Amino acid sequence: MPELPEVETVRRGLTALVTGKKIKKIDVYYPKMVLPNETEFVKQLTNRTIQEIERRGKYLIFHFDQDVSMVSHLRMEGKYSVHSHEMPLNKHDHVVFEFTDGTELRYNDTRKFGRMVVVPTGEEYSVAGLKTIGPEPTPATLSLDYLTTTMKKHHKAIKSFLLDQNMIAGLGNIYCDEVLWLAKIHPLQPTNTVPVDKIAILRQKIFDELDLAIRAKGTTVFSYLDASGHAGSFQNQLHVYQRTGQPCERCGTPIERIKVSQRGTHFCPFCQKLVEVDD
DNA sequence: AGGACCTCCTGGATGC
DNA sequence: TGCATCCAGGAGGTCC
Repeated sequence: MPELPEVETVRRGLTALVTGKKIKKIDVYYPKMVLPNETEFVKQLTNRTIQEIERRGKYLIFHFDQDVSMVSHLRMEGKYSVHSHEMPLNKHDHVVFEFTDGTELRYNDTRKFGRMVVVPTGEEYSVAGLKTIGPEPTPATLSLDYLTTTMKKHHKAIKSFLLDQNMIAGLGNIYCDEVLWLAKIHPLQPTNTVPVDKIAILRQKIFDELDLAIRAKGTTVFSYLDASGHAGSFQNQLHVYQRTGQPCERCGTPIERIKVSQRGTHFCPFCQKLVEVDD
Protein backbone atom coordinates (compact mmCIF):
# COMPACT_ATOMS: atom_id res chain seq x y z
CA MET A 1 0.00 0.00 0.00
CA PRO A 2 1.82 3.05 -1.17
CA GLU A 3 2.33 5.64 1.53
CA LEU A 4 4.35 8.84 1.43
CA PRO A 5 7.79 7.23 0.81
CA GLU A 6 6.45 4.99 -1.95
CA VAL A 7 4.54 7.81 -3.62
CA GLU A 8 7.61 10.03 -3.43
CA THR A 9 9.65 7.24 -5.02
CA VAL A 10 7.10 6.98 -7.81
CA ARG A 11 7.15 10.76 -8.26
CA ARG A 12 10.93 10.80 -8.64
CA GLY A 13 10.90 7.87 -11.03
CA LEU A 14 8.15 9.33 -13.17
CA THR A 15 9.74 12.77 -13.22
CA ALA A 16 12.83 11.26 -14.81
CA LEU A 17 10.81 9.12 -17.21
CA VAL A 18 7.97 11.26 -18.55
CA THR A 19 8.67 14.97 -17.97
CA GLY A 20 8.42 16.82 -21.29
CA LYS A 21 6.40 14.09 -23.00
CA LYS A 22 3.27 14.97 -24.92
CA ILE A 23 0.13 12.85 -24.76
CA LYS A 24 -1.15 11.74 -28.15
CA LYS A 25 -3.95 9.43 -27.07
CA ILE A 26 -5.52 8.11 -23.88
CA ASP A 27 -7.19 4.73 -23.49
CA VAL A 28 -9.41 4.21 -20.47
CA TYR A 29 -10.37 0.60 -19.79
CA TYR A 30 -12.11 1.23 -16.48
CA PRO A 31 -14.08 4.47 -16.75
CA LYS A 32 -14.87 4.74 -13.02
CA MET A 33 -11.19 5.37 -12.42
CA VAL A 34 -11.13 8.77 -14.11
CA LEU A 35 -12.97 11.93 -13.09
CA PRO A 36 -15.03 13.96 -13.70
CA ASN A 37 -15.84 11.45 -16.48
CA GLU A 38 -14.04 9.62 -19.26
CA THR A 39 -14.96 12.05 -22.06
CA GLU A 40 -13.83 15.13 -20.17
CA PHE A 41 -10.70 13.40 -18.84
CA VAL A 42 -9.56 12.37 -22.31
CA LYS A 43 -10.49 15.71 -23.86
CA GLN A 44 -8.63 17.79 -21.28
CA LEU A 45 -5.42 15.76 -21.32
CA THR A 46 -5.00 14.84 -24.98
CA ASN A 47 -2.21 16.89 -26.63
CA ARG A 48 -0.99 18.11 -23.24
CA THR A 49 2.69 17.97 -22.25
CA ILE A 50 3.79 16.89 -18.76
CA GLN A 51 5.73 19.73 -17.17
CA GLU A 52 6.15 18.72 -13.56
CA ILE A 53 5.02 16.06 -11.11
CA GLU A 54 4.39 17.13 -7.55
CA ARG A 55 3.42 15.17 -4.45
CA ARG A 56 1.28 16.14 -1.49
CA GLY A 57 0.81 13.46 1.16
CA LYS A 58 -0.04 10.31 -0.80
CA TYR A 59 -1.33 12.28 -3.79
CA LEU A 60 0.54 12.76 -7.04
CA ILE A 61 -0.21 15.97 -8.92
CA PHE A 62 0.74 16.03 -12.60
CA HIS A 63 1.05 19.52 -14.05
CA PHE A 64 0.57 19.90 -17.80
CA ASP A 65 0.87 22.84 -20.16
CA GLN A 66 -2.24 24.94 -20.86
CA ASP A 67 -2.99 25.08 -17.11
CA VAL A 68 -4.28 21.54 -16.82
CA SER A 69 -3.45 19.28 -13.87
CA MET A 70 -4.25 15.75 -12.82
CA VAL A 71 -4.54 14.60 -9.23
CA SER A 72 -3.82 10.89 -8.85
CA HIS A 73 -4.17 8.65 -5.82
CA LEU A 74 -2.78 5.10 -5.95
CA ARG A 75 -4.82 3.86 -2.97
CA MET A 76 -3.98 0.22 -2.27
CA GLU A 77 -2.23 -1.14 -5.31
CA GLY A 78 -1.96 1.52 -7.99
CA LYS A 79 1.23 1.43 -10.05
CA TYR A 80 2.57 3.53 -12.90
CA SER A 81 5.03 2.20 -15.42
CA VAL A 82 6.47 3.36 -18.73
CA HIS A 83 6.68 1.02 -21.74
CA SER A 84 7.03 1.16 -25.47
CA HIS A 85 3.73 1.14 -27.33
CA GLU A 86 4.48 -2.33 -28.70
CA MET A 87 4.63 -4.02 -25.30
CA PRO A 88 1.44 -6.03 -24.67
CA LEU A 89 -0.78 -4.67 -21.92
CA ASN A 90 -0.84 -6.40 -18.58
CA LYS A 91 -3.91 -7.58 -16.76
CA HIS A 92 -5.32 -4.68 -14.70
CA ASP A 93 -3.81 -1.94 -16.87
CA HIS A 94 -6.74 0.49 -16.67
CA VAL A 95 -5.51 3.78 -18.10
CA VAL A 96 -2.89 4.20 -20.83
CA PHE A 97 -1.40 7.56 -21.80
CA GLU A 98 0.21 7.17 -25.21
CA PHE A 99 2.96 9.72 -25.90
CA THR A 100 4.03 11.17 -29.22
CA ASP A 101 7.44 9.50 -28.95
CA GLY A 102 6.13 5.93 -29.07
CA THR A 103 6.28 5.27 -25.32
CA GLU A 104 3.35 5.20 -22.96
CA LEU A 105 2.54 5.66 -19.31
CA ARG A 106 0.36 2.86 -17.98
CA TYR A 107 -1.65 2.79 -14.79
CA ASN A 108 -2.17 -0.67 -13.34
CA ASP A 109 -4.36 -1.32 -10.32
CA THR A 110 -5.47 -4.80 -9.30
CA ARG A 111 -8.16 -3.62 -6.92
CA LYS A 112 -9.34 -0.67 -8.98
CA PHE A 113 -9.33 1.62 -5.94
CA GLY A 114 -7.12 4.34 -7.43
CA ARG A 115 -8.60 7.52 -8.91
CA MET A 116 -7.38 10.27 -11.26
CA VAL A 117 -9.04 13.66 -11.41
CA VAL A 118 -8.39 16.26 -14.07
CA VAL A 119 -8.72 19.87 -12.88
CA PRO A 120 -7.64 23.34 -14.03
CA THR A 121 -4.22 24.16 -12.57
CA GLY A 122 -4.77 26.12 -9.39
CA GLU A 123 -7.83 24.10 -8.42
CA GLU A 124 -5.99 20.96 -7.31
CA TYR A 125 -6.90 21.67 -3.72
CA SER A 126 -10.60 21.62 -4.48
CA VAL A 127 -10.34 17.87 -5.04
CA ALA A 128 -11.83 15.80 -2.20
CA GLY A 129 -9.00 14.63 0.02
CA LEU A 130 -6.66 17.46 -0.86
CA LYS A 131 -9.24 20.00 0.26
CA THR A 132 -8.81 19.14 3.91
CA ILE A 133 -5.37 17.53 3.94
CA GLY A 134 -3.17 18.10 6.98
CA PRO A 135 0.41 19.35 7.05
CA GLU A 136 3.19 17.58 5.20
CA PRO A 137 5.32 15.63 7.71
CA THR A 138 8.55 17.62 7.49
CA PRO A 139 10.24 19.70 10.21
CA ALA A 140 9.30 22.89 8.36
CA THR A 141 5.63 22.06 7.88
CA LEU A 142 4.69 19.92 10.89
CA SER A 143 5.52 22.09 13.87
CA LEU A 144 5.67 20.78 17.41
CA ASP A 145 3.21 23.49 18.33
CA TYR A 146 0.65 22.33 15.76
CA LEU A 147 1.07 18.69 16.73
CA THR A 148 0.78 19.35 20.46
CA THR A 149 -2.26 21.60 20.05
CA THR A 150 -4.03 19.23 17.66
CA MET A 151 -3.30 16.14 19.71
CA LYS A 152 -4.74 17.79 22.82
CA LYS A 153 -8.03 18.26 20.96
CA HIS A 154 -8.54 14.64 19.96
CA HIS A 155 -9.48 11.76 22.20
CA LYS A 156 -9.34 8.98 19.68
CA ALA A 157 -6.65 6.29 19.53
CA ILE A 158 -3.29 7.69 18.45
CA LYS A 159 -3.10 5.23 15.58
CA SER A 160 -6.44 6.48 14.21
CA PHE A 161 -5.15 10.03 14.58
CA LEU A 162 -1.97 9.28 12.64
CA LEU A 163 -3.93 7.52 9.90
CA ASP A 164 -6.20 10.54 9.49
CA GLN A 165 -4.87 12.45 6.47
CA ASN A 166 -6.57 15.61 7.73
CA MET A 167 -4.34 15.58 10.81
CA ILE A 168 -1.01 14.72 9.16
CA ALA A 169 -0.54 13.91 5.47
CA GLY A 170 1.14 10.80 4.13
CA LEU A 171 1.20 8.20 6.89
CA GLY A 172 -0.52 4.87 6.23
CA ASN A 173 -0.81 1.59 8.04
CA ILE A 174 2.83 0.52 7.80
CA TYR A 175 4.51 3.73 8.92
CA CYS A 176 1.96 4.40 11.67
CA ASP A 177 2.82 1.08 13.30
CA GLU A 178 6.53 1.70 12.84
CA VAL A 179 6.64 5.21 14.29
CA LEU A 180 4.51 4.20 17.28
CA TRP A 181 6.93 1.36 18.01
CA LEU A 182 9.90 3.72 17.62
CA ALA A 183 8.31 6.27 19.96
CA LYS A 184 7.13 3.53 22.37
CA ILE A 185 3.47 4.55 22.30
CA HIS A 186 0.58 2.08 22.42
CA PRO A 187 -1.58 2.35 19.27
CA LEU A 188 -4.74 2.67 21.38
CA GLN A 189 -3.34 5.42 23.61
CA PRO A 190 -5.85 8.30 23.49
CA THR A 191 -4.25 11.08 21.46
CA ASN A 192 -4.81 13.75 24.11
CA THR A 193 -3.08 11.68 26.80
CA VAL A 194 0.30 11.40 25.07
CA PRO A 195 2.75 13.44 27.18
CA VAL A 196 4.42 16.45 25.57
CA ASP A 197 7.90 14.88 25.67
CA LYS A 198 6.52 11.82 23.87
CA ILE A 199 4.89 14.02 21.23
CA ALA A 200 8.26 15.58 20.49
CA ILE A 201 9.83 12.14 20.19
CA LEU A 202 7.01 10.90 17.97
CA ARG A 203 7.36 13.93 15.69
CA GLN A 204 11.09 13.34 15.29
CA LYS A 205 10.57 9.60 14.67
CA ILE A 206 8.09 10.42 11.91
CA PHE A 207 10.66 12.61 10.15
CA ASP A 208 13.49 10.11 10.62
CA GLU A 209 11.45 7.12 9.52
CA LEU A 210 10.09 8.75 6.37
CA ASP A 211 13.57 9.97 5.42
CA LEU A 212 14.99 6.48 5.86
CA ALA A 213 12.17 4.90 3.89
CA ILE A 214 12.50 7.35 1.01
CA ARG A 215 16.23 6.64 0.89
CA ALA A 216 15.42 2.92 0.62
CA LYS A 217 12.95 3.74 -2.20
CA GLY A 218 10.00 2.69 -0.09
CA THR A 219 8.64 -0.57 1.20
CA THR A 220 7.73 -3.37 -1.15
CA VAL A 221 4.61 -5.14 0.05
CA PHE A 222 2.75 -7.60 -2.09
CA SER A 223 2.97 -6.34 -5.65
CA TYR A 224 4.07 -2.78 -5.12
CA LEU A 225 6.84 -1.55 -7.46
CA ASP A 226 8.15 1.92 -8.23
CA ALA A 227 7.73 3.73 -11.55
CA SER A 228 10.59 1.92 -13.21
CA GLY A 229 9.46 -1.49 -11.99
CA HIS A 230 12.04 -1.80 -9.23
CA ALA A 231 11.20 -2.93 -5.76
CA GLY A 232 11.97 -0.76 -2.75
CA SER A 233 13.90 -2.33 0.11
CA PHE A 234 12.54 -0.71 3.25
CA GLN A 235 10.63 -3.86 4.18
CA ASN A 236 14.00 -5.07 5.51
CA GLN A 237 14.00 -2.26 8.05
CA LEU A 238 10.51 -2.74 9.48
CA HIS A 239 10.32 -3.44 13.21
CA VAL A 240 6.71 -4.45 13.82
CA TYR A 241 4.65 -4.35 10.62
CA GLN A 242 3.64 -7.89 9.66
CA ARG A 243 5.93 -9.34 12.32
CA THR A 244 3.15 -10.78 14.49
CA GLY A 245 4.55 -13.37 16.92
CA GLN A 246 8.17 -12.51 16.19
CA PRO A 247 10.32 -11.17 19.03
CA CYS A 248 10.48 -7.41 19.53
CA GLU A 249 13.94 -6.22 18.51
CA ARG A 250 14.28 -4.27 21.75
CA CYS A 251 12.95 -6.65 24.39
CA GLY A 252 12.16 -10.00 22.78
CA THR A 253 8.44 -9.92 23.62
CA PRO A 254 6.37 -11.38 20.77
CA ILE A 255 4.80 -8.70 18.57
CA GLU A 256 1.02 -8.62 18.88
CA ARG A 257 -1.62 -7.81 16.29
CA ILE A 258 -4.91 -6.06 17.04
CA LYS A 259 -7.45 -4.10 15.00
CA VAL A 260 -7.58 -0.32 15.22
CA SER A 261 -9.78 1.68 12.84
CA GLN A 262 -10.40 -1.54 10.86
CA ARG A 263 -6.66 -1.85 10.27
CA GLY A 264 -4.31 -4.63 11.25
CA THR A 265 -2.11 -3.04 13.91
CA HIS A 266 1.21 -4.41 15.13
CA PHE A 267 2.92 -3.45 18.38
CA CYS A 268 5.09 -4.67 21.24
CA PRO A 269 2.96 -5.13 24.36
CA PHE A 270 5.99 -4.62 26.61
CA CYS A 271 7.61 -1.55 24.99
CA GLN A 272 4.32 0.10 24.09
CA LYS A 273 2.23 0.06 27.25
CA LEU A 274 -1.17 1.68 27.36
CA VAL A 275 -0.76 4.45 29.96
CA GLU A 276 -3.74 5.33 32.15
CA VAL A 277 -4.02 9.12 32.40
CA ASP A 278 -6.83 11.22 33.87
CA ASP A 279 -7.84 13.97 31.49
C1' DA B 1 -16.17 13.84 18.31
C1' DG B 2 -15.58 9.51 17.10
C1' DG B 3 -16.74 4.64 16.88
C1' DA B 4 -19.03 1.06 14.17
C1' DC B 5 -19.91 -0.44 10.01
C1' DC B 6 -20.42 -0.31 4.84
C1' DT B 7 -18.59 0.22 0.00
C1' DC B 8 -15.38 -0.30 -3.58
C1' DC B 9 -12.27 -4.61 -5.67
C1' DT B 10 -9.34 -8.85 -6.53
C1' DG B 11 -6.33 -12.50 -5.39
C1' DG B 12 -4.38 -15.25 -2.02
C1' DA B 13 -5.31 -18.00 1.96
C1' DT B 14 -8.13 -21.02 4.31
C1' DG B 15 -11.86 -24.46 4.90
C1' DC B 16 -14.11 -28.68 3.74
C1' DT C 1 -8.57 -31.13 -6.71
C1' DG C 2 -12.16 -27.92 -6.66
C1' DC C 3 -15.29 -24.96 -5.07
C1' DA C 4 -16.93 -21.67 -1.40
C1' DT C 5 -15.85 -18.33 1.82
C1' DC C 6 -13.00 -15.04 4.19
C1' DC C 7 -9.80 -11.35 4.45
C1' DA C 8 -6.73 -7.30 3.41
C1' DG C 9 -7.20 -2.13 3.25
C1' DG C 10 -7.35 4.04 1.93
C1' DA C 11 -10.73 6.93 1.82
C1' DG C 12 -15.34 8.31 1.63
C1' DG C 13 -19.81 7.62 3.30
C1' DT C 14 -23.84 6.80 6.77
C1' DC C 15 -25.73 6.28 11.25
C1' DC C 16 -25.88 7.07 16.10
